[in-house]
Amino acid sequence: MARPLQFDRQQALDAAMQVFWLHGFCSSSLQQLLTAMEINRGSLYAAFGDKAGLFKEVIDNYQCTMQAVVFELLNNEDDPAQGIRDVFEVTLFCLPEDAMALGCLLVNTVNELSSIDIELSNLASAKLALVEQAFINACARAQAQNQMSKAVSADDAGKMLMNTMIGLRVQSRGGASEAHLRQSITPLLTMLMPS
Amino acid sequence: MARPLQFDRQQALDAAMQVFWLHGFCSSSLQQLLTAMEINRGSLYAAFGDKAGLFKEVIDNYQCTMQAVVFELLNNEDDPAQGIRDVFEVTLFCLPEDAMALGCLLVNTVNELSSIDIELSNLASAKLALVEQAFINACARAQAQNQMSKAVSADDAGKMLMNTMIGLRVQSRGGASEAHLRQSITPLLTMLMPS
DNA sequence: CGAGTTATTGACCGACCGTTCCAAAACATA
DNA sequence: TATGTTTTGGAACGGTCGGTCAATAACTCG
Repeated sequence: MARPLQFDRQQALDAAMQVFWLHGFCSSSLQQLLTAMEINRGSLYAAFGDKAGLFKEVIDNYQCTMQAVVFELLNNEDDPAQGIRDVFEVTLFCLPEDAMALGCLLVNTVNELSSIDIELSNLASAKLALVEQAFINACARAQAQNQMSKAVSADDAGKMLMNTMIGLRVQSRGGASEAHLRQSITPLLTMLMPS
Repeated sequence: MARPLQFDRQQALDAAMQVFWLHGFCSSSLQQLLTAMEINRGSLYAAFGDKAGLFKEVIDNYQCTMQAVVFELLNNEDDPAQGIRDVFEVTLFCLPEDAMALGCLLVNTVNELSSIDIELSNLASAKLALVEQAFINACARAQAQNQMSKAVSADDAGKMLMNTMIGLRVQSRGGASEAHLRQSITPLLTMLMPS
């Protein structure tokens, strides 16, 4: 018994994500967001509270769309080592694509906001921690199936892979070529999991 | 035959560096910079042109002070493998220190400005490339002295170490503990250079 | 001491920031 | 069709942004 929303919430979130992903939180102005989302000020504040509120939903949305792919690959039960390789391979393969050269939204957020907005920064950190845990679990399974050297604990190996992935995404945002990035990671994967 | 500068340029640059390091370029306001540098607007614009000009000098200053340590360690001729280990060790050791938990100013800059100010971003990228080359050179020397596995080319090994270092600095800015970071890198170093 | 030159100081500028607010519009229900 | 409720659209808010400018102060040199 009231006027219904005139815009698609998911579509608006996707548009906002693109803007935040490109410019970061602070450097994305409301004007840019409103233009991209094709709504106006009143609607945004009614629907999302404020700029930070919108950003939180964007982060959640990022997890549901982008990160979900990573989790699925890393949870490969039959061939955990291949799952790990796939995550890196997909990242490199998708590099020429539109948004992939923008780095990881979560990594970018931690970097930008760790000294500015602890709440938002921690929100992103928490999501990243889930990825690290997924890496560790995948390593444990790979070791159990004798696919991965046991010279290193699964915990260490997982953290090492996570650290490598972070470096990868940062360098991709910096404009590094696929070939360059491949050099940065292939040796590690082959040392850890001789195929 | 004119009024001399009333402030120490180097001291002012150091102060500005702290501000930029903490908040990033965009989120460092002129007011914050002026307060930290203990000068006023006119003096800043007379001495550095504008905010971007100041930032460029800060980047140069960063290279001369912070990066110089890295270069010196990596150029260890007698024991190149130890030089590589030292770079990581020093980074971890200095973590509790004031500024080290802020990540690497150059990495932060590339991340923040790659989609906002290409000139400043490229400036930082260029300086980072020098570090990567220093890593590669150190790897070549380590291999020549049979300190490092030759299963991986010096080029690949150097890029891998650089990627790992970038991840390390990003995670340190995100608040990761020294123990956590040590887990992320020690395995790689021991695999590459069994001591 | 006086003239010339440069640094300092702080008021001031227009533009843009995120946010608020309210009248008008669009729907569901009665 | 009339009423109640929520969204929409956009004007307006105070604050802050980076940058400019002219008057003043501090110095050197003749």
